[in-house]
Amino acid sequence: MHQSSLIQSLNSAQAQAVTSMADRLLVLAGAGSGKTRVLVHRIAWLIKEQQLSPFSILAVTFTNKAAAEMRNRIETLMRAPSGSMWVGTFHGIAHRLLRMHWQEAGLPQNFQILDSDDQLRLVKRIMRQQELDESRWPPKQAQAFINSNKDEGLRPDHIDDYGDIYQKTLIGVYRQYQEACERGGMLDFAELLLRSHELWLHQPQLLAHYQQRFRHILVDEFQDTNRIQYAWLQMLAGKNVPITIVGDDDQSIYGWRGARIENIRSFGDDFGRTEVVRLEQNYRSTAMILNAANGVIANNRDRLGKQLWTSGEDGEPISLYSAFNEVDEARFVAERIQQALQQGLRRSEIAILYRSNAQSRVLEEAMLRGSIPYRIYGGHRFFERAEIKNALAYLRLICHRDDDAAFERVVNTPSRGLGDKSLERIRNTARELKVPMWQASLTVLQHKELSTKAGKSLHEFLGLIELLDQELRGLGLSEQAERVIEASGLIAFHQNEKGDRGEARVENLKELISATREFEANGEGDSASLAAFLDHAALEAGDTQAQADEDCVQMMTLHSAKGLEFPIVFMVGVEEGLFPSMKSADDLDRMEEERRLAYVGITRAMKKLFISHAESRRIYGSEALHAPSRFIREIPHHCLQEVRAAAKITRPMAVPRGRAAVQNTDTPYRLGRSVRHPKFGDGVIMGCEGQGPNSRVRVNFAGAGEKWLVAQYARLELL
DNA sequence: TCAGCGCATGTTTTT
DNA sequence: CATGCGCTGA
Repeated sequence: MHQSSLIQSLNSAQAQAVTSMADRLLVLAGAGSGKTRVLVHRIAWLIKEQQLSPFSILAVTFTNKAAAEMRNRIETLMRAPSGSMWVGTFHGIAHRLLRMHWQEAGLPQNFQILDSDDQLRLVKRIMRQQELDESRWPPKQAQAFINSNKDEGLRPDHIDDYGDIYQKTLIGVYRQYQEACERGGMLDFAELLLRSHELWLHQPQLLAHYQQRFRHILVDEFQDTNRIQYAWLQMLAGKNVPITIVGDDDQSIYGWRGARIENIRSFGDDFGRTEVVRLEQNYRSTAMILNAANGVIANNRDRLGKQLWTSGEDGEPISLYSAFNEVDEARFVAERIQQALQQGLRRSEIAILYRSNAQSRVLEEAMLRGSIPYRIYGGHRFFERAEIKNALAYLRLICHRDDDAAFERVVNTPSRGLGDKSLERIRNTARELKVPMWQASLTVLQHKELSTKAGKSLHEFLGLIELLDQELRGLGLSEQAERVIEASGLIAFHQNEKGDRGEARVENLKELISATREFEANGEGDSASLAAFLDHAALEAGDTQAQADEDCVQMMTLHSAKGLEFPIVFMVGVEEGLFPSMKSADDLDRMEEERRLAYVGITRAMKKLFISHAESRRIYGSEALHAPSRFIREIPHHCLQEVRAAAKITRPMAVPRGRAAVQNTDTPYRLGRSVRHPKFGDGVIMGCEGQGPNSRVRVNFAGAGEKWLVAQYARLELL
């Protein structure tokens, strides 16, 4: 492939970025400007034109999905496998380094990764040990304290307590937690980064080795880096390793979890003289949508500055719908989706974006009513589900007896009569002897410290694990998983759970076996081992839904929409207090992050964007009135077109007297009539709005109080 | 040990 | 409103 053919398909800014000779290159890539394309082409260019070996290239992303996509596209472009290239997430790469250099990093060879769920459990245990009052010291907060300090690169000794008892206590928890992790050979996510940073810090010869090896570093979504990731990159890049960073300060929406938008601004100061290339030509959206996005984001300060443009068509104006309440809003969305589907769009080409997950419910109901298949993103991912974690904990314990987190999780799951008292005894022994709980259990059994019943159960449990360990030797991964799930009694345990929850859980356990099979098929030799699978499960929590995608309308938060695009987008709940969130109201930095979120949302739309807000919305059980979001006002006026309700809505403030003819004659719902609703029970019609199928009735229910219902969907029965 | 009750709680999410 | 958690009683 010649250089010309490589850059042929690129615009001039893209080509400039791809072929830059600068050692420090910052590519400011606006939404939809071909960011990944540039990254991938630059890698190809480095290999083909600069004769770099794939082996000497490091490409870092934030999510596994992005890493996988990058690898795929490199292989497609270069028509060659990319196996020798290091492409991965920060955490994935840090993990890889630590596995390779566990000795230098002072880790046990079989160290385990602690996910946030396990981490919280451990923090709770430690706080209980210290007899901290959970209402005064919420474990979640302590966990956040630990993680945010680690993200900042801080160990307990580095943190100033300001003489503050609150701070002192949290530092103490951090310290104890860290000791517990060390004892059990466990690393949490932040620790992976911190450790690998310290590894290089303390082992200069290792750092030098990697600085020699990597001839180019590329980083995606740089605006999302936190302090430790920044320091890690700075250390690896040193003075001489060329580095390309790609990012968009306008799309920085993760400040609340440690991402520092400043990093992209200070890059030039810290890494050295930097060439900046702006990608502003957008290939995704209509001019109308881009103008709206530009108009909104222009209200932020301190931007590096970009103006998206397109050579494509103007497109339709953005439709703005002022809904009466959240139910009406959902009804509007469903109705417009139906229209779009009738025009031949596929469901998966349509997305509904909202600020918070709680908003999905009403929308979901509207989709159900309209029989529109949908998929909600969010919630627990596959490897995070309780039943999956239970099964994995058995596997973890089998390959690593010291894993206290796993031990705690399954010692009484399914319940085998080991209560808190017995466990407390084991924990105490473990603490006194400074040994893992497994060993403590043996001691406790030896000393016959438990009741006969509990002692017998514990003995059986230990025996089961030992037995499985024997049995699993020589078996393949999926056979191991199958055997453990069967022998553990987890299937029966979850089957007995009430509701249809249990059924789904059993399904998931079966799915886990398929996942191990797939893992076996993809990896080869040692990489398909149980230990490797456990790492995989911890580092890559999997998808939200196990089964593959039907053609569905996509529903998700604005945050999870980042990086995606859809021909039609609905942004709902665009109201003051909701979006921007009330919690960001008094802080300008956070308000600007909300605005960036609006920018992200708008730029997801390719052809058509709908924005809606509700005048009244039920939040936490009570009705709240919200003004339209400031972000709506910030959209240039000519980009917006107000939608009036399909059936003209009039607000009958009073019932007209004397002229019965004014009242809708085509609706059976007359004032004062008694009706019955399948859910709300009996009630009386108090008001009526509009005509035809979209008319709304106000019903005062005896049991449920006053409700507004859309006649078409209300399923009201006249009494 | 487990079900049932009362109470607090309630952005955004990846690894 | 709805969920999830901890605590209580059987």
